[in-house]
Amino acid sequence: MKIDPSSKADLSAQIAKAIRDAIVSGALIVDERLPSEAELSEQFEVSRATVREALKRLAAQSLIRTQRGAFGGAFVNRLSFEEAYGQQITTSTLLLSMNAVSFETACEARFALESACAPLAATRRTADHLATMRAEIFRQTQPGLSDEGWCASDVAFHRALVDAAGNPVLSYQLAGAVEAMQPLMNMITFTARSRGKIVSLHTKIVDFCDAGDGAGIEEILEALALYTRQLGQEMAQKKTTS
Amino acid sequence: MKIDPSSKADLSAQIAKAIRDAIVSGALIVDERLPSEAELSEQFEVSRATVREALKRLAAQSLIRTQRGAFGGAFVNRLSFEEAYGQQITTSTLLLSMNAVSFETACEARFALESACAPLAATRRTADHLATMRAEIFRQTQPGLSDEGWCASDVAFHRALVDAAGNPVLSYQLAGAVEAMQPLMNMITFTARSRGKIVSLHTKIVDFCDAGDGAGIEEILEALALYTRQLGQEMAQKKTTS
DNA sequence: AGACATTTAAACGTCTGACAAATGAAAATT
DNA sequence: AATTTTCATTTGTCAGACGTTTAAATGTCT
Repeated sequence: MKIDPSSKADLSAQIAKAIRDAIVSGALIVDERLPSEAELSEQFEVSRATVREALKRLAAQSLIRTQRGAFGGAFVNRLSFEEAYGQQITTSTLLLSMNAVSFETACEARFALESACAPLAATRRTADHLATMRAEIFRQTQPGLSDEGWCASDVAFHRALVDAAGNPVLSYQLAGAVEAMQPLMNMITFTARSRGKIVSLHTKIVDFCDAGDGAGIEEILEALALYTRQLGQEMAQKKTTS
Repeated sequence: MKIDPSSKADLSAQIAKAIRDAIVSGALIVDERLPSEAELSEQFEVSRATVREALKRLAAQSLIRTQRGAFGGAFVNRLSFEEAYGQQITTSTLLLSMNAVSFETACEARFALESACAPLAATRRTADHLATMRAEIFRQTQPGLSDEGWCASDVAFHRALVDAAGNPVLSYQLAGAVEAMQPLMNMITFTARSRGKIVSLHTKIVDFCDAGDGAGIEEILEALALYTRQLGQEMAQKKTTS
């Protein structure tokens, strides 16, 4: 195995790409052991340090894991949904915070995606999902709840709704959209009145979910989206006038 | 700045985490220059090689970029939508291929998400989007088109539909779902008859899009989802009997 | 003074060689 | 047979060196 010397990129980036391609194409399968760093440095004709930098790049993407000791080495990692969630959430969060995505836009995307799982959630929700949602609603009615706690509970509620659709791919895709919204939501001050209104909408959602009425859920979600956007606008106005 | 010596993780992972946290929390802002590798190795009291491995981890996540030369160094990277697309697509693709996600499940997620942008696409589509979709439909009618070419065009068509919703966050989230499906779709053999049927559905979609009829788009998408699933089942049967 | 060429220092990219620490297999011992 | 010891392998970390790139600073000429 060799590396294209005409490429302008760093050697470690080229090697990382070569190995990544081998994994994506299926030439390297899950749990397969890569050659040792010493062997790789021979094959690619670079130093061990360079190989190590390449491997760290892959480790950062959860494509490989490493083990020390005899018969250790780098192994192709089975990318779990959990790990993928995590990566997606940090990526989405940064994307939103660094690109001045408006509250409007993020809100629109989030509720559009969430509506997509409403019909599925209505038919597939289990008692577990309903219990989780009701528990979060209960938390949201506690008077002493901090703003951060409120937002966290809101995220948990909506994640339960998404998970109720029973499709791990959907859950994965939406994890980013829902969680990445939290920093933006944290900027809103939720008054007792607004909390009450949201709790009542949440209650309707879980009731429709229980009844298996997907269209009902969508309707409430739309109202919730409208109200959330309204709160966002008030926040924007307060900011400009202060 | 120092590192927790009680942690069991690698030093390079700890340092990467420390810098990543600083970026996510906003302590380091976009385009800000990090200390040089030599300075970082002093601050963290580790060797330069270890610092470099940490920086490569961050580079793999597009959190930083590096520049050589005087006044070069590592800079906090503005995560662009383009880069985020790319990461999301490789992650989604691997997730699907390594976790034995069924064609059913992937299909369901994809069409559920796509339906979510139908109403927005109907109101916001530009002449550009319509032209792209029509161009892809034309490609799909060419008799000599290979199976790979067909699938690529299919992806391009659906991406144009998603982009027509005019919400970059939605486009980003869906890029993964749509593109990650391609390897699964590639396993289906598209006969002339099935191609014809799909082209006719695509044509209806772009017509509804042109007319601003979101509900119409959703309806056709549902039919397309149904037909795609049917093709998937035929493929599965052929595989078990052969 | 202004335009162009040269020098130079800072910083990353890579290499070499070394040692420590972990780890599982094999060998030795009880 | 069970336990302990040895041992080879492999990753993790370090120190020092050299090449390459790059932009700023300096010098030179018109």
